[in-house]
Amino acid sequence: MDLRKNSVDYISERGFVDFVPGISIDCVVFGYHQQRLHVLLLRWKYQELWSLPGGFLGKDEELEDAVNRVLFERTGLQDIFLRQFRTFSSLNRHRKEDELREDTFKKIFKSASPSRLQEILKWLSQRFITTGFLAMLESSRVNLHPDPFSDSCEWIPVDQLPSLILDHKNIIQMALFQMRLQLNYWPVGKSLLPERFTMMDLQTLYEVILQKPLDRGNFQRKMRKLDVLKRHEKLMTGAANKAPYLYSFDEEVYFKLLEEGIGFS
Amino acid sequence: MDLRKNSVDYISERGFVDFVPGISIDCVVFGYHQQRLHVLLLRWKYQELWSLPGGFLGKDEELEDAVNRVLFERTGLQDIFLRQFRTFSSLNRHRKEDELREDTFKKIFKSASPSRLQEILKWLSQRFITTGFLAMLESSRVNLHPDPFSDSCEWIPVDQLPSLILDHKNIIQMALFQMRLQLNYWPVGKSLLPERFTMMDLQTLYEVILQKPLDRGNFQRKMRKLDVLKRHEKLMTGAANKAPYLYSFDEEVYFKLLEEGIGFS
DNA sequence: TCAAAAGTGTTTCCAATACACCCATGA
DNA sequence: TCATGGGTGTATTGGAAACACTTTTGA
Repeated sequence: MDLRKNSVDYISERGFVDFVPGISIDCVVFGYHQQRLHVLLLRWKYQELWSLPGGFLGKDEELEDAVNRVLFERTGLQDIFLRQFRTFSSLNRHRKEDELREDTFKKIFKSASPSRLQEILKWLSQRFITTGFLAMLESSRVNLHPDPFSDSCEWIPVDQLPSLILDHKNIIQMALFQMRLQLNYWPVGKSLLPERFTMMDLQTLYEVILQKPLDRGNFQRKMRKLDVLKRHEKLMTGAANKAPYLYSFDEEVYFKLLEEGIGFS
Repeated sequence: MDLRKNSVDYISERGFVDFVPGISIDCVVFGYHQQRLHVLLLRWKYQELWSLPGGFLGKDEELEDAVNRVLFERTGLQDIFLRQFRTFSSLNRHRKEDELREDTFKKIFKSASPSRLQEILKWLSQRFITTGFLAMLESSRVNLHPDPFSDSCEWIPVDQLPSLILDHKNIIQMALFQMRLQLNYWPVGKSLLPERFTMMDLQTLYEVILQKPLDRGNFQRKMRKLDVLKRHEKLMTGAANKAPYLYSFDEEVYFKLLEEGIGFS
């Protein structure tokens, strides 16, 4: 689908004719830095509200295409490893009066004709069934771009979520749950860490996701026995202690292992 | 939602005004008997085609409500343990010319007016996004009833699937995959076996699902150590061998265990 | 008394865990 | 040489797996 069809100008002129009514997608994109798990959120224009990156389903698209399009718009990345985790259809998930204000949309689509504006408002207030997708990205690879409704796109720590529209907070909770459940079948290390990393980096990542401490020695032995890590030169940190090795993943082995599941309980 | 709204007469008269366009649900219901895994399928009227029990989403329903409604219509059961496992949005999943014939629908809705019939045909040929749900039922508890499009509702062995409409074969494959993945968090024993069963019954069930043999002694010890089975009287089969005990689940313990996952690799 | 299947016991192996020990690094 | 954190070694435990032994049943 033509990316332009999702711009303010295009929608102001043509409305949402290119999209399937009633169906949307939302992306829960996790990132990891400063030893914390973050989620990608968009800040609304004109209101102190946030939402997940998401969008509508193009008439010529499948859900996965729509997600790839949206994530490409937000991050500049393609071929992101992602998986749908649940479809949300709650009857009371649509927009509430006290939440997103009509005049916010009026300001955003200020160039639209009055009748077009009515159509846009009607579209945005209809009932949507949304499918949630889960992705993980190493945040340094990402160039963030807000969408037509937002004025910024930021990484927010998952334990410091701001006010979110609709049921987006719930969607994030479900995504977290799924991530922990699917941890053994997901390339978390490859997705969330930079190309080269120390064993401690990998361990704290797992600790953050699992929310429990792991034994250092055992973690190291387990990882090394999987035969999935390539060891490189040492990282001289300047600290007064032994320098850790840098590692990277042997991708081929990694993805083969993931089919069986890399186990942590 | 009023169950009557899904009948031939009602639809012939009023069409699909009570349903959300473009959205449907499909149920993959597994059953277990004669030491084989079965799936519940509907045989189409006037054509040698089968499909999964499914339906459309009522305007006043959530997806889960729609599934419960459909399954109640087909089986007479309520409060079935079920879970959504995936939403399907493929662009080429909608009806193909060489598959379901228009005259089949004409025969089914023979009492509809010409204009109503056109509307029905248009509805049925639109693009649908469908969400697949997974359920398991002990087949002896079930009273089967076909839907408006079908003339029978039957248990079919999963390894002998007939010609299925759309992408329903694919949906079943995905459900099977999910079932194996979620096995440890799902009350398979409780759902698929009768109230009382022998240890061998339980073991072969697991073997059928996992598609691999398990050691008899180890299986027995493992199950008993979980402390989830109540042992009852022996079952006298009349065969010239030791009579097996009958067991039943301690439901409270069972569902508590499932939260953590009952483990088989 | 025999065959067949159920129930229980035994042994081995390996992974998970806990923790101890040595090593490298820069102050 | 000392504190600090990285890497490796070791002992223990418990479950998984393989398989042997005993018990029950009806012919």
